[in-house]
Amino acid sequence: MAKPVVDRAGLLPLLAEVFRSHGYEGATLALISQATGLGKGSLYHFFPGGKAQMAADVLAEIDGWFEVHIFAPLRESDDPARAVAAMVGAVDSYFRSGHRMCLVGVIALGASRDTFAAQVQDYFKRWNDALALALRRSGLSASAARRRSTDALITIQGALVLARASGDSRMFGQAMAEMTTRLLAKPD
Amino acid sequence: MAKPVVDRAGLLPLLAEVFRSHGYEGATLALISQATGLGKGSLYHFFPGGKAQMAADVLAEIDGWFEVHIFAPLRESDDPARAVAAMVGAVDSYFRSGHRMCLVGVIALGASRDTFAAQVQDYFKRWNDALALALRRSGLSASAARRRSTDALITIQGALVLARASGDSRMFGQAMAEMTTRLLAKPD
DNA sequence: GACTCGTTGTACCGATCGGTACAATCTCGG
DNA sequence: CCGAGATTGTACCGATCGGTACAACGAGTC
Repeated sequence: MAKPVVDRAGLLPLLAEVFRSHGYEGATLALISQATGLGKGSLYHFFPGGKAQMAADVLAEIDGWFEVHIFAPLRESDDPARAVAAMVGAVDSYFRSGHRMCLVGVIALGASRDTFAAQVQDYFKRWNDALALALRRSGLSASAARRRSTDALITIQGALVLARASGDSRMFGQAMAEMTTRLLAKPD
Repeated sequence: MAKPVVDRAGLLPLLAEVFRSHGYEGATLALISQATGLGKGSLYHFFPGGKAQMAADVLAEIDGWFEVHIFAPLRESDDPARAVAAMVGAVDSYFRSGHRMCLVGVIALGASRDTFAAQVQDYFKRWNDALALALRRSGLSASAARRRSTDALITIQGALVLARASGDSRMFGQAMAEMTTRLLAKPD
């Protein structure tokens, strides 16, 4: 059992970056091979399902990361304000203050959206549910919590799109700050 | 000079839909040929620059539409509140209440983003400038106007992404309503 | 009816796509 | 040091990619 440079788990982040910056269609096996330093033989050894499995596994890993670092804390925290602040911090750090794209969003907009629709939908639903739960615990009504929670997810995705499109990542931080204010404002 | 079914101008909307729903990479010439009913011969007759020119021309046409129906009214209206309301109405109608994707955003996230970066950047900048100008005229400071304007564009793009990803276009209308409230709120 | 010129379909091009086959290589338990 | 099984690179597959060449077709003009 050799672990020359990377094992299967260490492969996923590399794949993720390729998909992030080229999209599912744009991420050719040649590109993936180059980014990982692995030939097709190795790639198909680790991912017998080919490109689709690579993307699915990457999405699953991302989902797992968010579950541990964002969803679960939101659900379990007994201090909603702190949980929200922690989420914003984690999000800003994960997306490198707007320089990094959201792979789930990229996939959702790409041509391959149907293939991964279930995973994408689940990701956003669990995030929305977890955040809404935290907001409810902070005293908001169910509907207000849901409204603010959805607004937050919209802001995050939109800020990533606009930051990328405008080539100006500063607006991401600004948007995160305003979003936090809105999330933690008194019930209206 | 025969105009069998469509002329060059009538072609652009058809192309736009193909790019919208498949992305730039996913929009193969076979798909385009099928959607337009035109063979490659005709396609390359109208667009000697090939796929890249098709996309660039489509982006230009979209830009033109927004210039006439959204940017110019924002700049020229003497009633900012009405102008903003008109913008929201036009946006909701253009994006079919969240069912239709924003091609500029799709391009911005795709692998071909660099090819069209200038057009994409210009589109959002002109929109942002026009909206900020309208908001300034309604009494907001320059910085507050810019902040709200950027927030609005972020909300529109984010709502489109999330509506598509969640398969729930209702949240688009909801987001537009909240965005309008925020845009027209008293200076804070 | 010949000429022109815009328009069209089709055959074809080399390159590259995702994927498969397989033999060579490596690592480790025994 | 030797087999077993994991891991690797490379050659190759048919399909499809974007793009080109070109001959045929169409409708007007004279």
